Amino acid sequence: MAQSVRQPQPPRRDPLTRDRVLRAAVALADDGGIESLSMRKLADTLGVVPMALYKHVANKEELLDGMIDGVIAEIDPPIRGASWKTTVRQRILAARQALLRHPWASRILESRPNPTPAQLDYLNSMIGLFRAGGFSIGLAHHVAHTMGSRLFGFTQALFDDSGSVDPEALEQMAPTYPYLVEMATAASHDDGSVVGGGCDDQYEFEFALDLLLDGFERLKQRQSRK
Amino acid sequence: MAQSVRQPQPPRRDPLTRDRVLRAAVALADDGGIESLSMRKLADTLGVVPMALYKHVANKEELLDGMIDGVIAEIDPPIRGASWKTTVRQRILAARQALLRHPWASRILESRPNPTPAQLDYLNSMIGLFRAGGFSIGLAHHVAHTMGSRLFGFTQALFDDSGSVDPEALEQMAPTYPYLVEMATAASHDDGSVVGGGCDDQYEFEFALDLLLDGFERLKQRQSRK
DNA sequence: AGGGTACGTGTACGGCGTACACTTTGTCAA
DNA sequence: TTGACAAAGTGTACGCCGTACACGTACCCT
Repeated sequence: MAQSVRQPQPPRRDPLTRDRVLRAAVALADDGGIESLSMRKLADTLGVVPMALYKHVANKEELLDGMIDGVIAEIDPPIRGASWKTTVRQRILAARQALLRHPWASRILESRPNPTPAQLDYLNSMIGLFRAGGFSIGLAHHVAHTMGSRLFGFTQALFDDSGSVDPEALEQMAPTYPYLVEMATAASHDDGSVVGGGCDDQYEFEFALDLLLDGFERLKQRQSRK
Repeated sequence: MAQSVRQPQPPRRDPLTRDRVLRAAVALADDGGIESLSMRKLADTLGVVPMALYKHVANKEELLDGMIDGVIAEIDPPIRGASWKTTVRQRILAARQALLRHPWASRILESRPNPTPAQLDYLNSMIGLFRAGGFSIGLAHHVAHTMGSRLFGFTQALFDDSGSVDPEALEQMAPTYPYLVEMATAASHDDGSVVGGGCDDQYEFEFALDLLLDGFERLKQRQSRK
């Protein structure tokens, strides 16, 4: 009798796996923001006691690394048979899409002390694209640095919230930040009628991307010429 | 008698001020990293009980904003009478120096949800430089975005630790990350003899900066021509 | 039958940010 | 001189966090 009872019992919910844990963590961070991701809440959503997680990830740091790797895995692989420029362009835009889907990801990414294999893979393949496109090692190196550097440091937030600029607030700011206000109003007028709207981030990103890619191309030509 | 005793008593250490708090916080973060900055430790170093801090800053968030503003205040003001390109170049390099002095700053900066007045000032004056240099509003806008965008997202860490690359480890990585290894070894050979050393970050940064500035200049010329 | 292994649990600890009520100190008017 | 008031610092306490460690429980293989 005891033998006939095989599966029934308490349905014994399917066991945790590292993958289930990572997925749940990403989902939790996606809605609610990264600061609402704690081991305890994560365990809750998985219907499990906090310490159970530690059978699948070493600690929270490793959890974060795993989440990042998941995001990187979402980046489409390079297309084949196109020019270096097209391929790099597509790759970068794909990476951007992945990071936009998980707004917490870039911040975590930048706070991680050492890169995971997935990150190394991505960078390696990116450099491979340039090498295959005819860039010298040295130039590929410069180019990689250029793509990784941000000149301002603190700018993004300003453009992020451009979706809703209160014209009244703008007027109040005008004496103190004339250029910012000028820019904000100009951007609003550009894209149609509504004062909200702000500027098109995707367009701006591609603008920057193309400016750099063109710069790279010029450098490459100079390189082969000499 | 009781009257004659004015200052002596317990020397009554000079009182906390918002400024002293911020300074101590920056110092604590500078050596020890940002993660070792807690309200409690900060209070300790000031010889005070944790809650005393809250008489001078509203909460930890505001403390961080205040620290950031301190860093921004360290950025040299724009030089006068030079071309837009020279001025912008100097300003950006000055900002970089300030951020390098406080390695925690860029991460905090990027995690802050809304910009402080000091940040707005900085950005406003930067855009002013472009406007004064003859850039149209629209172009200044594009340029600002370009300077604020980072194409890779996750690259910096790779170059940071380039100070000490173990050649043996490099050899081991070669099959998996051929391009990275190729680049690392090439960079090491470049700058003299030692395999350590890695690449010159300052040089790479200026390379990227100049590439962009040249790109901006070309855009500006095209703008005036049409 | 029994022992090993993988998985989940329970309890506990030290650290964190900070609310709230308090004492202490310095200032100034009466 | 006094006494009221504000500003500065204190003490206690709460709820959150990550996670060490010892323990149960379910399954597999001999």
